[in-house]
Amino acid sequence: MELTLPARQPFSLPTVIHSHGWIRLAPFEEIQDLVGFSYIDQLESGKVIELHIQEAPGGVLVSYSGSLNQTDHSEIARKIFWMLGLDQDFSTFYNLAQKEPRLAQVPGRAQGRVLRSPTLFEDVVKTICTVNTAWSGTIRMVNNLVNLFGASLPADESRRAFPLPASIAASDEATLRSQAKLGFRAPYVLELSRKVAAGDLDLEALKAADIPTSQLRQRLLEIKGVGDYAVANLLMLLGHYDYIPVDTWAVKMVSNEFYNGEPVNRTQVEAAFESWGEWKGLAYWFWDWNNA
DNA sequence: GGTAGACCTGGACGC
DNA sequence: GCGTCCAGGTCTACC
Repeated sequence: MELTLPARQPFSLPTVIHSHGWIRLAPFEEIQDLVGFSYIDQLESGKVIELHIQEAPGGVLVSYSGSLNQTDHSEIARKIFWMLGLDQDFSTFYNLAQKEPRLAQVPGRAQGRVLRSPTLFEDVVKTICTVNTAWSGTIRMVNNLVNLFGASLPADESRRAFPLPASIAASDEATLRSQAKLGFRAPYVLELSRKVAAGDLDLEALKAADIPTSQLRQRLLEIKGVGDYAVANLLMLLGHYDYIPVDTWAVKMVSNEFYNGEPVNRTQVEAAFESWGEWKGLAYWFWDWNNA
């Protein structure tokens, strides 16, 4: 089956795919020949399917197989729309970016969208797995979670969807430490999964929450394991760009770019992009650091 | 409010 | 092969 979804222009699927490292985390898989990607998803009906997404005139083409009903098709469309931010409007940011040489490439490359997982739960878990570890560690942790707790694709049982909150919630801290190799993140992911599974935390409602960024930030900071860096990363994924995800890389790059290599702190990193206001996070994210 | 130390793992390095 | 050191954010206790 195929589904064509329109995207607000300008749009570039490769640009979204390479907007950050998410494409390298299971169950995403980049497909070079297709100039697109695949994603294994467990639908609300419980069915596990593989989605293939490639660019099409005016938007994207989504291909998949399986015995699906209209509810399933609608769910797939809704998820892809969210994952790729197909309706996001960056025209205001583009107008500002054109006046800054280090961001002049942004409109032409259709930069702005950041690849998302279908659920905020998945993005929060993955973000926690980026904390205090090398990228190779993040890939390993997410792979372990998918392989241990994800539902299998019927056609290929070695390939799995990202686990549902209930699946992780049914586990225990020792398993998450020893088998998923989450280390000190194990209690954070377990507590999050149990709260979401029990209905005590409705993460998905935050996607559409019409509240100020500061309030949204406060809600996300209540999640154990989510600190200043993680919350800024999650806000970016949610389409709020008022904060910069300051990690060691950001400190290094901003120090070299704006402070002559002098040591800088988080406040100084934020200050370097203060003039970008609500677009601060995007200005930092797509800044052409190599154009020195 | 600010700071120090613990948390955990893998990789780099020296022996 | 083994041991040591270091990088990577967040939490907690303490001042």
